Amino acid sequence: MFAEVIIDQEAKATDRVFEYSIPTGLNVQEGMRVRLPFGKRIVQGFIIKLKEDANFEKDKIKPIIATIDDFPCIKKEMLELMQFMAKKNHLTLASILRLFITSEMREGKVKPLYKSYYSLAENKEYVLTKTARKQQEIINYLKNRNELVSADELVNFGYSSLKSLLDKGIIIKENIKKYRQPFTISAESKKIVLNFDQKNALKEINGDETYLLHGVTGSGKTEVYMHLIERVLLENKNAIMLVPEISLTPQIMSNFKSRFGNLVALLHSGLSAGERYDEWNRLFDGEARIAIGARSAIFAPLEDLGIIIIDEEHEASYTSESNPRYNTHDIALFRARYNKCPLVLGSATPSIESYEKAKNGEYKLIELPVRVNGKEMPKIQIVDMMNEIRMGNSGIFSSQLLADLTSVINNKKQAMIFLNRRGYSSFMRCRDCGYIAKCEDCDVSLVYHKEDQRLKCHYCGKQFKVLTRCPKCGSESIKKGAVGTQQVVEKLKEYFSDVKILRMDNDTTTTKNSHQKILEEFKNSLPAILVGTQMIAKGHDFENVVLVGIVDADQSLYHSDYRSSERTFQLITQVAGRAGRSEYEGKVVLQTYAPKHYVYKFASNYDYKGFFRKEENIRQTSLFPPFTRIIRILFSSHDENYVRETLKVCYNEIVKLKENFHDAFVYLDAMKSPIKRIQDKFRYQIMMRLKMQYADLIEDEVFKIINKLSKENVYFEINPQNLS
DNA sequence: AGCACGCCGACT
DNA sequence: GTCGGCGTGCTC
Repeated sequence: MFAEVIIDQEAKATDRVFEYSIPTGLNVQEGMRVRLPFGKRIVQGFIIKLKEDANFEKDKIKPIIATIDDFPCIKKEMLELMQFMAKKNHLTLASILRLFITSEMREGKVKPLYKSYYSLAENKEYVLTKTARKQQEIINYLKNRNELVSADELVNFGYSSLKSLLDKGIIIKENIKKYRQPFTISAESKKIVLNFDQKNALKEINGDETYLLHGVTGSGKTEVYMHLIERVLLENKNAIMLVPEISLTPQIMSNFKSRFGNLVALLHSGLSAGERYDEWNRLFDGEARIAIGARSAIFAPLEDLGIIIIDEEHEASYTSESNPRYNTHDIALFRARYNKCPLVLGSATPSIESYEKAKNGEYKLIELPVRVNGKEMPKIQIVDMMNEIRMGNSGIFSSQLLADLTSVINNKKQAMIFLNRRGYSSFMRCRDCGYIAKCEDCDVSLVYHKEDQRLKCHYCGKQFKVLTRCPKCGSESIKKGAVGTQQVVEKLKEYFSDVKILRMDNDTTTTKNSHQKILEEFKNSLPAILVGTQMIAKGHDFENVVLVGIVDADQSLYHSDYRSSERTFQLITQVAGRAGRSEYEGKVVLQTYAPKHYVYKFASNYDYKGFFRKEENIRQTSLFPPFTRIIRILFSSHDENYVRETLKVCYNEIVKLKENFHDAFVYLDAMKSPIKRIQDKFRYQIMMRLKMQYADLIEDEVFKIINKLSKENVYFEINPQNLS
């Protein structure tokens, strides 16, 4: 007997199948972890296949030394999933297998909770030979930085030079552990009687299809999930439920814990390696039967799945943007089909892609059109900021918002001010007529790049001069549109000097505790105003919040992204849900420079279907997904020449492909990435848009082309969420 | 990734 | 000559 083995090591050179013989008497199964002789070393690997005969020269095949566990830690389903992902996502096999197990079970360098840092040894006398130029460079680099420098930053100096310095004791390596706090749960279970629509949803979700559960905010989707899971448990099957990381609030988790007790295993980023390992094991052993967690929980080691639920299915975080890159929906679909169980996608604002599939009959649409408490959604008032300017108010706040804020404060209530600030870049807007600079070819907003004073399109790479005068009305008052949270807080303090004003964004929530602390402080202050970004939009129920102000709604609208309208609609709907969660009637003030934009019209009426029809139409005419498929191939490496060369080789082949299938391509080009360099790695990309009827075919062909290239520096993405 | 091999410049 | 640095190639 022979075994095909994947070495648990992240490197392009070792990412292939190696064959080993199996010593008699050793009990091995597919999916087992094993110890292997590999070159001069002993490494860990995974058996992915057992077979009678080997392809490699028999006298060079070595025997497996031993098994690590006495059971296969990777189950058959996951081995098939590995092949599926390798085929679809251009990933190394080892990197896929690592997704299926916990860090405790891995070997090699990648241990997420530890990071290696280097620094100069103190008072260490040393003499270097003149030839050791690389080593001198490292020392100079460390001297300049005069702090701990991470291993990632030093890799381009070369492994052997680093090692020599370490051996001589001139530099020191430290592993720093990030400690994380597990949260505590308060258990109080209350069982809720379902309304007609909820019962209907339960009845409908009974086959092995994909169901799109479109339920308005507060329609009781979570209760439907709980009932579905209950049913699955009664059938003696298991369940996976995915939630976006930001909505994994203690409230949600304690809800499920108190309902299902120890049958729930929680997998989220806040767990320590040990805790994660424990939860993983409870699932693996069948002690826990419900896996709840963020994106990566889709790999939960459960067999006999009875249901997979993806809550807030439209969330961008379901697409992994760092390696390994994968799309959670694809994987969920694979596992649901494998287990012949339903896949439920839930959202108040489904992604256009998903709703389109529901429309085509690929997904089954189920609706929860009314709120459980029977209350109306808060009124959304659109305020025209162009009008404010005309009336001499060029500040951040409209007179309407200021008046409403004043009344909130006089009544000792609370308000939230929401800033829709995404990403690193901004667009250009005419202050007089509201004109936004757009790409001639792609109909998406151009992004202002400060370093080279250009406007760029993130889809086709076309560049334009920075505007000095508006092409529409001739005005010269052109501004970059971007207001920061800090600025908003300062202004608010001018108006309301004695009111508690808190700020929550990436800058103020560096640690987990600070997050909680700000929310706690806000909760206990009356009156108070909380200013923040997306972070404040999710899952927190503050009963005293009666007003939500959206300061510059347009900021996400004019992002260079075909999904920007969709995202803006989703965001407004979500933020609006923060106002008036209790008995007080809530209100939303939405400030915009484009009050006539269809997104605001539909969002202020909570008209998802109307929005969908309009957006669908636009995507169809401008040839964006779901009516085309975008493929982006990202090349990234420390060596710029190398990146350019690989890109060129790849691009030329795709151009040949385009000659053969001319009708398939809407667009094809190679360019620098919008962010040219990240962590000292140069980034270039090939972008293409394919007509749907050719998409699968061309994708396969493109895949064949890039498969010839190294997997280390090449990243393959389909309909990417973010083009940085 | 990690290890050996072999080339090449610098120095006893 | 010989020693150490550093690029290259291989691991079933």
